[in-house]
Amino acid sequence: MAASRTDHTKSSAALSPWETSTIELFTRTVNLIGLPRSVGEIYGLLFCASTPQTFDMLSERLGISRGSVSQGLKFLRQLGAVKVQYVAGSRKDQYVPELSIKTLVQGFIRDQFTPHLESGAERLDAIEALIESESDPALRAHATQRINTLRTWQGRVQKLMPIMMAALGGINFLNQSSSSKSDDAVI
Amino acid sequence: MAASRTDHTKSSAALSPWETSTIELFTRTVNLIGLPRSVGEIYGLLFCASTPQTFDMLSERLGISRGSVSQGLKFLRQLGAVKVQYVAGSRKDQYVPELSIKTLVQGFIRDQFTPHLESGAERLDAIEALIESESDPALRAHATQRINTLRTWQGRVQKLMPIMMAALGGINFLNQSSSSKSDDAVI
DNA sequence: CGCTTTGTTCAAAATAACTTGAACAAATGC
DNA sequence: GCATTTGTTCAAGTTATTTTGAACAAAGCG
Repeated sequence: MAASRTDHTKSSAALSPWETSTIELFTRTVNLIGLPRSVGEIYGLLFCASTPQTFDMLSERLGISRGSVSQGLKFLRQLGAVKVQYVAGSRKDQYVPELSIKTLVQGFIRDQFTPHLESGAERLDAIEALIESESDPALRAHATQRINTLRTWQGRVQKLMPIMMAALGGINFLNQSSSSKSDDAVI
Repeated sequence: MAASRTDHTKSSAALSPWETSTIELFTRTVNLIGLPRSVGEIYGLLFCASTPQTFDMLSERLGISRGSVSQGLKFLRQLGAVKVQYVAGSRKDQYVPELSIKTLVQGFIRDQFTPHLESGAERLDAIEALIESESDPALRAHATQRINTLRTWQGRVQKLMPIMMAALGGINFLNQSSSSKSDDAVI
């Protein structure tokens, strides 16, 4: 027996066309920043939904395994990209998306970049120590210069972070009005 | 016959410890931004080297195939991360690294992000068209609101780019002196 | 020209990343 | 407590990406 087009057979409301397209936009975007497709699908569906969604809905409507939903939600919660709504009547958790791009980017940078920046600083120290054992003075000088370049880069990137946050936070460096029509994204 | 420690058997000068560590730092970094290991190795070796390197040197010193070197260099040239030096006496091309982080980031954004931002704008238009065919007015209003949120995000990210470039370019928003000791990175 | 050197392309092999699903834990209701 | 519902973990399977190397083009040299 073939499933009907809008498949009501399991209370797993099918995705409407705009939802499908929007979710695809999200899967492309998260792929671009090195995240798995399933994370984009989950966030995308929550982003589209007009009501909080449960674990089951995500798995069924997206057609992905419970394992993927669990891991994807764990990641997104950690990032601060989805929030859990504890609902009185229900035992199931309900999930809603974070809509502030500032919060999203901040979480991403905090979890995915900052740790690498920090370990990078340690690695630079370790490399500097290795340079000491270079016998040729000219090569040693060159190596030191290169490590200094890396330190400069590191400093620049670190200074970049607060600037990005400020810019995303809606501070208008270039004083043009921001959002046009009705949109529900908070800063 | 075992190769001697510093392997002079093929003019493929072995990597010194600091070079090995620095190259590893680069492979980790490029991996973080979704680029293949070989690209990090190639750029890393050029970054460390005190003289321009040839195609062969890259393949031999890194121990990777000529195919990988060709593809990696193609990518890095495209980005503007390595430059070719046409040398008088030699038929071989010689490669040197771009040391300005501003140029590096700019090339990366230009090639890897901007195209997606642009196609994203088109996709939003297509989604907006799909929303028209939603029959329920309440759902249609909700969907429109969400697409407006996406447009706001898109605008914010687009405004971010020039700000990042300015910040990387050494403009001191927070007026602290930038590089400490001798380093050869130009803006 | 023909030969050699230099670099590119691309299909197949190797590797890395993601997803699945079954076994497991945690918590609620009866 | 016991059964049921809800969610997590992780080894194995699947898919996607990267690397390899052999065949191919391009260009300088004699």
